[in-house]
Amino acid sequence: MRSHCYGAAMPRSADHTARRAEIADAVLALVARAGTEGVSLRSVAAEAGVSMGRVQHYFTGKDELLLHALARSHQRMETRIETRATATGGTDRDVLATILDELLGEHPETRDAIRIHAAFATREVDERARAILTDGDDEILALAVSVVRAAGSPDPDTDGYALMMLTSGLSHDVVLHGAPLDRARRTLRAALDRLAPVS
Amino acid sequence: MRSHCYGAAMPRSADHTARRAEIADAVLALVARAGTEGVSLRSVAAEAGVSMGRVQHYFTGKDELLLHALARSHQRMETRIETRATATGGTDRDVLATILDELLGEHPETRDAIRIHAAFATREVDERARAILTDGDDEILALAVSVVRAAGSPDPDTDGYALMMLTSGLSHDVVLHGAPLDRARRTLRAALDRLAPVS
DNA sequence: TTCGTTGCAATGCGATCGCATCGCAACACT
DNA sequence: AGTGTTGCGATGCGATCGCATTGCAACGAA
Repeated sequence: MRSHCYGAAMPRSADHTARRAEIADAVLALVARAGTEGVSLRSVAAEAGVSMGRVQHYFTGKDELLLHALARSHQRMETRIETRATATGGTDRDVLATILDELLGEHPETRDAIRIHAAFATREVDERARAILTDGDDEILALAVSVVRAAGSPDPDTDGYALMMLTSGLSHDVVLHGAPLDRARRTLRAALDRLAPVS
Repeated sequence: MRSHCYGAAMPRSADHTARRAEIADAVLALVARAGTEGVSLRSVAAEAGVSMGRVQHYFTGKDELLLHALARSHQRMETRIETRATATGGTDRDVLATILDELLGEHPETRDAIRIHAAFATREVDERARAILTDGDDEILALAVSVVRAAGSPDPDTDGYALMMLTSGLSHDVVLHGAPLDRARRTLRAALDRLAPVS
């Protein structure tokens, strides 16, 4: 290639990715606060402190806006989990314990992510949204299964799945019903100790 | 009392409760299909096959409409659980097993109820809605705790709570993510066998 | 400088929203 | 029969929705 543009004029450019991120964050703030119903092009623009024209410029429509925001939320949560998991290190069991604990919703951003997750889950079935929502679950499930298997579980698939589902139920209770976090954490720890006792 | 109305004319009367029920059912059908976002006075009227004026006549506003529908859904679910539980009878453990199994969402109406439940849970915090959503949970929790205590659990509160939360997580996975019901049922049964083995 | 493209604010449009209002038929009373 | 109340269909209003259109300032290439 001679150049990245052939004889065309290249006018001023903004950081496309950063702008989209700012707007998406505004969407997430709104969704975390009052579900997806409170999201409109205008409310998003107001929340982000920008004009509605800008929102329209960076997203083709409301659907893409919501989908991008969901993907962003999910990705950030995965990153946060990954970071905490690798930071603490330790055995697979320790890593699993860290991940599940993170999923309980202690961190405010995780709480928001869970709320956002739940809000999207109750919407009309969208293939792409579904894919985003369940992305990464397989890896955690596989880890849980391998941990309980290593701990000598007679039915690792079932027990690993149970750990995940228990965590899911607990996080919903904490985030959506305001259940006490310490009880959830105690409950999760007890289950983990039972299904995969420290050797 | 001479009469139930003093000198006032009593015009034609409709079955107030039944009409409200019909309309509320239309709301529930809509919510189960596409979340609370698809609910409008007009869409409800269309779903119920009645005029919008009628909807307005029986409900003072959208909020009351949604709240009544939620209460109705919740109450029907409680009734269904109660019925199945008393029908099967047996020990407390059997009753608990029946209740939790019912909560997994095999019955279509239960699936809808779970979807409706989830849809409302992600909305703005409303004191009354919150109260309706969590109504009855205490009884089931108390039952679960008593069952695991009778089974000799060292920490009945935690274990009973864990059973409920596991059930909650499983039902969400089944209803909202389309997870296989039989796996969920197997998982729940395994947990129950572990925490409260058949004597 | 000129020109062409992009970034984005502003505005308008048709649809839909929740809700208020009005009007009238149906019926229970006197 | 007359009368008043209720059930409820019909219609209109202002607000808000997603989206399309327009206009222009800013800036890079020629």
